[in-house]
Amino acid sequence: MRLSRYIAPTLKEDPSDAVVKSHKLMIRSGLVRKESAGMYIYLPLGLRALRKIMDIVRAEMEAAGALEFLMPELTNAELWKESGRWEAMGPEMMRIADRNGMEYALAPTHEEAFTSAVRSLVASYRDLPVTVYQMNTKFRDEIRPRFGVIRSKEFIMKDAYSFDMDEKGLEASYQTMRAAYRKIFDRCGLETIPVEADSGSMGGSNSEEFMVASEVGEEYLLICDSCGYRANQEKAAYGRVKPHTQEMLPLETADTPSVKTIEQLVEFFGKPSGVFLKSIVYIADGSPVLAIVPGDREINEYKLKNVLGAQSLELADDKTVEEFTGAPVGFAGPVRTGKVRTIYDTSIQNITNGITGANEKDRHFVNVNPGRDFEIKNTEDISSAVEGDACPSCGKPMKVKKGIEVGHIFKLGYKYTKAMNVSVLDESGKPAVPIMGCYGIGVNRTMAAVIEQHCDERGIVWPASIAPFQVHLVSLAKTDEERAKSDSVYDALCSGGIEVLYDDRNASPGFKFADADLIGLPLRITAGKGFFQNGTLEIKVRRTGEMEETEFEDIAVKVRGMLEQL
RNA sequence: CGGGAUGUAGCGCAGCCAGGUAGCGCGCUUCGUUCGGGACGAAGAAGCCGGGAGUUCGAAUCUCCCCAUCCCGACCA
Repeated sequence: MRLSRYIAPTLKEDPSDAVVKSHKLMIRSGLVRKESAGMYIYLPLGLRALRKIMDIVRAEMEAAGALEFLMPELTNAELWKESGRWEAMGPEMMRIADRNGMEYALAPTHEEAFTSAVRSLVASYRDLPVTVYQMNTKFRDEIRPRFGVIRSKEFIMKDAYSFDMDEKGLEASYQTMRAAYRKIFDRCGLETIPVEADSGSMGGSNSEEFMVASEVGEEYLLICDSCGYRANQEKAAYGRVKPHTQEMLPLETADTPSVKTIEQLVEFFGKPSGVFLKSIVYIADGSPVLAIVPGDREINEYKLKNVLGAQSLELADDKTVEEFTGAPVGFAGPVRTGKVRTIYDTSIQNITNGITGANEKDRHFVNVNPGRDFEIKNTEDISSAVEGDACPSCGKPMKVKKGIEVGHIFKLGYKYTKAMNVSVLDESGKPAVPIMGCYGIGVNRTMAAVIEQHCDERGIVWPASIAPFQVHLVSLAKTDEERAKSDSVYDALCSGGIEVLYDDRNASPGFKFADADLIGLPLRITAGKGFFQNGTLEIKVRRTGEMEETEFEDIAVKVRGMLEQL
C-alpha cells in the first residue's frame, strides 16, 4: 500500500483527551479516531490490526472445534424476558422499539440469543457437545467510558458458548477453551495472567479472567508469588489473622457526638481502624441486611452478594438506615439489635475489645467482644483481600497488581438452559437439560492491551503476528529514476507475498523515519543512497533497533525469514 | 448520578480577569531551495470563539440556561 494514497493521519502531538499511552498512540499513529465518547472509528491501519487479531481468534476457535455464527445485534425483548434479564440487566442495556412498539435490546451479550438458537438446532445427545461462537459488536451503556477503546460503549467481542450433557463434559469444553485462550493471547504477543474471578451478572460458578498487567488496568489482582494463587479482588480469599489474646474488658458506652466515619472514630478514640466494627446496612432483593467488617477492611459487595444469594444488592439510603437501626447513619452496630439479619466477616471473630455503633444517635459501644456482647453466627468472607494479606492456599503474603481484563471464561451451569427450557433427548430417550459454558474475548481491548505492552517513547512496536503491515518501506528517492528503483523493491516485496506499507511520499527522511517508528511495523526497509548507487537496502528491526544491509535480490525471501524470527 | 476542569482553524494552544469584531505553533495549498532522523524561505486557504437567551452602542470576553468532552468519585456510614 502506497502511503501517498493511504489515510494514516499521524500526529506529532498527543491528543488532549487521551491519558493512557495506548490511547494516545492509537490516535497519533492513525489507527483510530474518536467519533464521540466511547465510540471509535477504525481507520484502515487500525482495522488491519484488528482483523489480524480476529483472524488469530478465529483460527484458534476453529482449531478447538467451535462453530462460527453471526447473531443479530437487535435482540428481541422476549428472549430477555425468558431468562429474566430484561429487568435484571438494568440501564447498561440499550433498549429500542420498532414502529410497531416491539421492544429490542442492542445486544450487550448473547447468552439468550445463542441459547435460543441452539435450542432450536439441537435435539439429541448425539448433537452435543457443541461450542458455538461469533465475533460481533456488543453495546453497553457504560457509566463511564474511558481509556480509548479499553472501555467503550460499542466494541467487538468474540463470544463462545458451550453446551454439554453433563458437568464432566462442561469441564472438558471449558479446558479446551482455556487452552485456546492461552494460545490466542500468546500468538498476539500478549502476556496474560489467568486469575480466579467472580462470574458477575452472567451467572454461574467457576470463572477465570485473562488479565494483562498494566498500570491503567481497572481490575485489582491478588497474586501469590510463592504458590501461584491468582485472583481478582472481587473474588480473592485471604488467610485470616489469629485471634487476639487480650483480656476482655467490660462493655461500656461512649458519647460520640457527630463522630460517624471510621476516619473520625480513629481520631476520636485514638485507636487503629482495625478495632472498629464497621456496620453497613444493605438492601438485598428488597430486604435490609446488616454487614459487619473490621474498620480497616472494605466490604466486598461481590462476595456479600454471593453469600446472600441475592439478585440485587445496594446500600440502604439514609432514611432506611434510620428506620432499620433506630439511629442516624453512622451509629449502626451489631450489639442489641434484636432480630436483624446480620452477616459478619470472618475476621470479626479476631476483634477483642472493639468499638461499634450503639444504634443510638451520638453513641458508640466500647470493649465490644464477639460472642459475649452479641451472638456471632453467619460468619462469612465478605471483605476484600488487600496487599500483604495471607495467601489462602499457602499463607505467604500476597501482592496486588492492576490488570486489564481481555478475556473471561466461565462455567454458566444450567442458568440459561433451564430458564429457557432447552432440552435434548439423552441415550435412554428421556429429556435432559444441557449445561453451558461461556467464553469471551474483548477484541478491541486486546489490541489496546498489546499496544500498552508493546511500545516505547517513539511509538508502537507491533508484534509481527498482528502488525497492520509486515514491512514499512521507506523510499528516499529524489529523481524519477530513483523512484522507479524504489517501486521495484515495493513490487518485489508485494509479489513475494509480503504486506508492505510503502512510504513513497515526497517528505524529508527524518519525517518518514519518525512516522515509521510511530506506526511501528516490525521491519523497516530503507531505499536510500546505498541502494540507488550500489543496490544495497537497509533493514531495521523496530523492536531491537538492529540494522543490516542486504542485496535487492531475493528481498522477499530474506524478509520472510526475518519475520519468522520475530 | 455527585464533584472538578475544559470547549477558540484539521491538531495542540494563547486571548477572556480589566468588552471594541481573533492570534500563535503544527498541519494544509502554491512556488523555490533542501533531503539518512520530524528542513528553510516566500506567498496563501481555512474559524456563526460548543449552542441558546440576556446585559450592552458593541460580547470569544460579562450573566443565565443547555450541550459536549475529559478527570476524580459513586455511597464502605
